[in-house]
Amino acid sequence: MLDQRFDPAEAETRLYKAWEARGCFKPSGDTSAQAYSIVIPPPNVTGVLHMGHALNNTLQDVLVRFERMRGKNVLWQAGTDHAGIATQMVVERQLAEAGNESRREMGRDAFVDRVWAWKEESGGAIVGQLKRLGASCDWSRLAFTMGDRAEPDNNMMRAVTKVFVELYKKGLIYRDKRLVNWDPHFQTAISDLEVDQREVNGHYWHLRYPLADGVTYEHPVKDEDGNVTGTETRNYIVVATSRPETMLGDTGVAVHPDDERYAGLVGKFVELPIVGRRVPIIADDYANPEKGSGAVKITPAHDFNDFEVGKRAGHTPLNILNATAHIVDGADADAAGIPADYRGLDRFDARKKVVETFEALEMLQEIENLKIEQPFGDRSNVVIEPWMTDQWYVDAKTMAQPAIAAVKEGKTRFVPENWEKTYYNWMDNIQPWCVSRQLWWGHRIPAWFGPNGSIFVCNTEGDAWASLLREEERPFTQDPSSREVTIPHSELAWVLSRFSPSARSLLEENESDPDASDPTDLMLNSAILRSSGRIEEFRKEVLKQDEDVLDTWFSSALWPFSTMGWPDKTPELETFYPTATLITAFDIIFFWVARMMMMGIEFMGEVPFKDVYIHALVLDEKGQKMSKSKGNVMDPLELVNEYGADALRFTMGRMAGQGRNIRLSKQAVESNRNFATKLWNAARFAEMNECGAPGEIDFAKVTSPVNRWVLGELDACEAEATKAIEEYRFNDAAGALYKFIWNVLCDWYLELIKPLLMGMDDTAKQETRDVCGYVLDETLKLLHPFMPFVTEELWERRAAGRVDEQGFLMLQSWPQYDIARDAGADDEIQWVIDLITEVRSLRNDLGVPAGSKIPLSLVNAGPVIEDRAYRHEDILKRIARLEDIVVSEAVPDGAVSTVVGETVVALGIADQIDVAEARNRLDKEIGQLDKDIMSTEKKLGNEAFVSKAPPEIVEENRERIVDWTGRREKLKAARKSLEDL
RNA sequence: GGGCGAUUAGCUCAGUGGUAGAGCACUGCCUUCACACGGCAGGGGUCGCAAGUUCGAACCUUGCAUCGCCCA
Repeated sequence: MLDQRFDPAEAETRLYKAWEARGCFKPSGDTSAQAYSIVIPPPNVTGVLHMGHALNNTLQDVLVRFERMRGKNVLWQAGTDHAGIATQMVVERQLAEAGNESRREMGRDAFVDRVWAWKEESGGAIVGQLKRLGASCDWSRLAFTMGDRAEPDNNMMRAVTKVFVELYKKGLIYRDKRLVNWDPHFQTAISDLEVDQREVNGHYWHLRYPLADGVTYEHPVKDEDGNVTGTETRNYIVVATSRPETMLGDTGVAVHPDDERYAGLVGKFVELPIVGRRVPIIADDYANPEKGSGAVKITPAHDFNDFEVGKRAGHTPLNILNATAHIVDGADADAAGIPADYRGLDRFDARKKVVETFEALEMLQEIENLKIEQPFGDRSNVVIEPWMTDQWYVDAKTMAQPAIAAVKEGKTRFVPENWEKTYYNWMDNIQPWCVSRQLWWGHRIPAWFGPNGSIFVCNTEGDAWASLLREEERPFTQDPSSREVTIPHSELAWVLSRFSPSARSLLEENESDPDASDPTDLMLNSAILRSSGRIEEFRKEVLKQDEDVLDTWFSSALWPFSTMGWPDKTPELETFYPTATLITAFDIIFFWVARMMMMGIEFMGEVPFKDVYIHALVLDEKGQKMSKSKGNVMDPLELVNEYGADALRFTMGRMAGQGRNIRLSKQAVESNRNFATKLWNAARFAEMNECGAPGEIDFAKVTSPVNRWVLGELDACEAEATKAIEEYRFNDAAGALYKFIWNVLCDWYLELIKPLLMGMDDTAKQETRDVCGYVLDETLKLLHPFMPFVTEELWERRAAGRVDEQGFLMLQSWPQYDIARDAGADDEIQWVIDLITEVRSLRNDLGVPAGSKIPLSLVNAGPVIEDRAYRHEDILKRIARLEDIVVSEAVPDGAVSTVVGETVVALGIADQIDVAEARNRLDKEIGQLDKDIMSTEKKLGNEAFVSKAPPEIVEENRERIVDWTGRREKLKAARKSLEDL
């Protein structure tokens, strides 16, 4: 006997383990079946499951379970990404909390060891959380963007290196010195996408820059209304800035070429306070006459716009900040003329000091308070500085072209379609992608810096050495598989003595000639160098690998093929690339979707996925983004614990309408938990009534109308759910299932069959038990993708031992029926439902006591209706609480009548009710019919409508009038019979 | 400033040209032999505003208003 309720806490873990143990999540391997694959958007290895993940993975799991049941060979590729900054941050914080030595104190190798150790131990907790949700990923193929440390030659590592090297060879990756978004906290460059532009309360400081050489000009003076009333003589020019400290690096002041106020000043100079630098006033369109004073200071080394202006004016940028956003010291400071008391100051202290100095000089004209857009690091939350550095860039503009074309040509389709626009918009305006990061946790950039500024971008260090030696025309041998290079001792001495300063000075100390080339001398040099035991150190001076690592998204961009074994030619790649669908949120279109498109097309020659389904964001119930600072974060695992994974999943599914955000509330989850209970109790009812698991049903042999009807309804539900899932209308699929299970199966079918199950007709009873059991089992299949746990549990519990014989529900075939709906049965059951509903409504409205049984007469109903009434007498009496059902020629005395279909139905309740209320009720309905009939008649009286509207619509309206008029007449008669009471 | 989207019942949302819908909440009745995490019945909307197209507009067009998101 089933308990009264499903216990998710007990069942979910048990069922999940059983599925996993039996390998249910792996591809079937059936090569004759259609392949279907999805790659998981890899969560951060540091991540914890949030609502976005819960939605994202629920939808993927629905698709994957659905397609698996449809017999496809399904791979849901699992994995996590290494999340460079985030992970490094986590481990650094741990070190600090434990009072251990810092990352820099412990050194790179030790730190990276530490991160790996952390990853092995506690990284990827999110995998366990995804399992709680029921995600049926193939965990045996769990991938990681950094590969497997125990296997240094793993394909994930090789893939990244190969892509970098090949793009470099094609000129699609290059090194460049330009302004980057610099994160002073992590001391790394970050990409545009990792910068959050936030509106904050800020200031514009209006600074007066003294004009050099005694120059003055007439500046217009305005009154309160903005009218120019005269001019004043100024020996300064005013510039407004939100970052006063950058004035230390100014190289000029720009005004608009058409700005008459300053026309005479172009070509003159200002003398910068503090640094005492003389910089020119230039004309440039960038200056906006409407904004501030119309004159703008130019700091090319610390502002993206100023950089361009400076370039046009031929200014050399002056760097005034170091990597930690302190004012520079040393040579840079000398070049910029920075006074000693500014050197080494934090940028915000420097700002304060600059402002104070201007104030003291009486050169601070005004402080304006206003909202300004300020860039913040999305991980560090510190203000980002534009900073000039050498970085590696991907030529995204070139790579974007085929990626744009692929969508235009329909090779990849966005669902909903309008996300295409976002994609195009981004792709059309794409900027060079800065892929290097000054971090330690990540894929080391496969580039080696050699002598005289040479750079070798190679798959291995051996290849880099080979390239160098080849360039220098020195002999060597290289192992074809390991790529390791063997260099003769004398040749190594030749190279080291020329390119390693340390080797050179060692030789000089030993009074040997570093520039020797005679074989005997080289042997001697070699002996000296080797005996020092510092060969490795010397070699590293000659060829030094780039210290930097790649942006995490660089490796994520390869995800759809790297996870399948690329660059090796694997069966998985052959079978499962390109993937069917990518499911993700819109905020990742730029970061990830676009980049996968580029890389997939470049290296696989084919788009990585056919469909991209963009789902909603999950917001709180007020429509606010969930965030820790707002304190409105809902934890999916808490909801799973409280209501079960099925409830959360079904809530997500029901709310996942295309193009809509999801406002999640606890209440919604609760109501879907109740839905699971409802289903559970339907099964409990079946169990009590010995409705077993017949397996198959021959529709043609089913005789009872109610059974024929419910099979037709099941068929319709299946058709709708199937189509909806195929079209990514998850909410429609879930809605159809909800409606069928609750409003058809439970509300009506199970009620209607009670008399049959308790009756004496054994044939009908057996048929009903079979159909009921069958429909329930089929329902479990249909609901399984959304609610895997409760359905799987019922599958087993409804027929003991079934799993051993037939396997898990999750591996059953998706239903597809071939049932011709029986219109006669449908009409009949609909009539029963209508009659019951009408009687209930009347009883309620007129206040007939719930318990009292009343007589019902069918007035002049005709043989068909009488027949129906007879057939369903038991159920009618039971649900409508009728004493008996009789056929009569007229409305009996003391009866209140109404109309069901075309039949007048009379209830013998006049003695129990308020007759006035009964009249009132009828008047109300007759009044409504009057109104409806009149407006429809008016419509039909309209010449234009009749001639122009489609004939079937006109006909529909005519039929409506006939129906309504007939009904109205009968209601009027009923009303009349109440007159006499 | 550019782009995208939203505006329908108290709340959350379906509904893309032909009689305005669901869930939740609310009201009343019911501890009826699957389920009170339940059953039955009911109240509640001039579909943001205005103009236009059309025989007919929640739906198409234009404008406006308000809100949200993305990008600069």
